[in-house]
Amino acid sequence: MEYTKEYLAEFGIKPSIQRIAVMKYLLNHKTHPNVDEIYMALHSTIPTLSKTTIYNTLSLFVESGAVSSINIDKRNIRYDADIKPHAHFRCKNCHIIIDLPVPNVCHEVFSISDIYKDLQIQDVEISLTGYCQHCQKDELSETEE
Amino acid sequence: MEYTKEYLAEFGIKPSIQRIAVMKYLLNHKTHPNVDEIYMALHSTIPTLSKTTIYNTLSLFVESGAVSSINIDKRNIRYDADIKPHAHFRCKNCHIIIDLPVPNVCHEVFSISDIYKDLQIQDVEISLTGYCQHCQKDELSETEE
DNA sequence: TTATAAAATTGTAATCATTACAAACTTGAA
DNA sequence: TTCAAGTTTGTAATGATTACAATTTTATAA
Ligand SMILES: [Mn+2]
Ligand SMILES: [Mn+2]
Ligand SMILES: [Zn+2]
Ligand SMILES: [Zn+2]
Repeated sequence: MEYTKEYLAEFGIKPSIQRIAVMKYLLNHKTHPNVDEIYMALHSTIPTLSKTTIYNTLSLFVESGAVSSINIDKRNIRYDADIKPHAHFRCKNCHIIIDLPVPNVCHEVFSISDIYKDLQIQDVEISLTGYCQHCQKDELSETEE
Repeated sequence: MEYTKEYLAEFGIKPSIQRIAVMKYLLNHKTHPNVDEIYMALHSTIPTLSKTTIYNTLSLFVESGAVSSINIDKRNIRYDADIKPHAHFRCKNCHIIIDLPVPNVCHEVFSISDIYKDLQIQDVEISLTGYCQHCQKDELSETEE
């Protein structure tokens, strides 16, 4: 609670019951939840909580740099309190999203290479898709999304 | 026309007026168009063309591996006839999408590294966002999406 | 404390890309 | 020609996100 408050302050975000609750949830659940999951988890303890507030709050967090948004799932935007550079893998079967380390060399490419020097790069998102270790399938039977 | 037909055949896709038109458009317009742009461009020459057909056709192309879909734009899915590995940059101001080369070492990471050996990786998408050379801005005045 | 303005939250309605679905059409083999 | 499979079409449904105005909370100054 106090920690979360200070954490928000580091990004210049004024605390409120709702903001603290959302940030705390993200810090404790590194599962890349979407808006609905956050709402479901919180509205039992804060019954007046509105889904619009979740949207507003997450937009604020992302713009402030406290949280990163992940577009790997076409259905919903997902959110991640881990703002260190890393990649994501999404299983096409069970939809789990797994954090993947990426060697620094690979990230440095975008900041150091001459090729990109005309661009003001702010965010890098690396998304992999396929099947996780529990959902492996042979190349032949490709049916589901 | 004949070339496009043969191109589709390489991916096991049966040709039809509509499919040929969509594929031809993608081969000639490497601007990462969305469904609406494709529809607008084609329905003057094929007045009976339905938007649903564009959706169906593009899904078929993506599943067959003839085209890749790009999720860099939260609003719409974009499509790319260039299926060689490369990254994309999207300008937050003018929304242009630019192709970026990525050194092979960076792509090989995902296939060679031991870290990922439990995963059956099928697709890799690398998306950068920021401001293009025409839309550069100083860090202070951050307003727009 | 009280008054007042700014900031934050809330609920409802609108938007709009995508999907679902069933009917109509096309194709090609029997 | 017949028939079934494959393809296209139009309309309706879905559902995440955004817009917006009203309400509530917070901060500040009189
Ligand atoms: Mn993550
Ligand atoms: Mn491209
Ligand atoms: Zn899985
Ligand atoms: Zn630009």
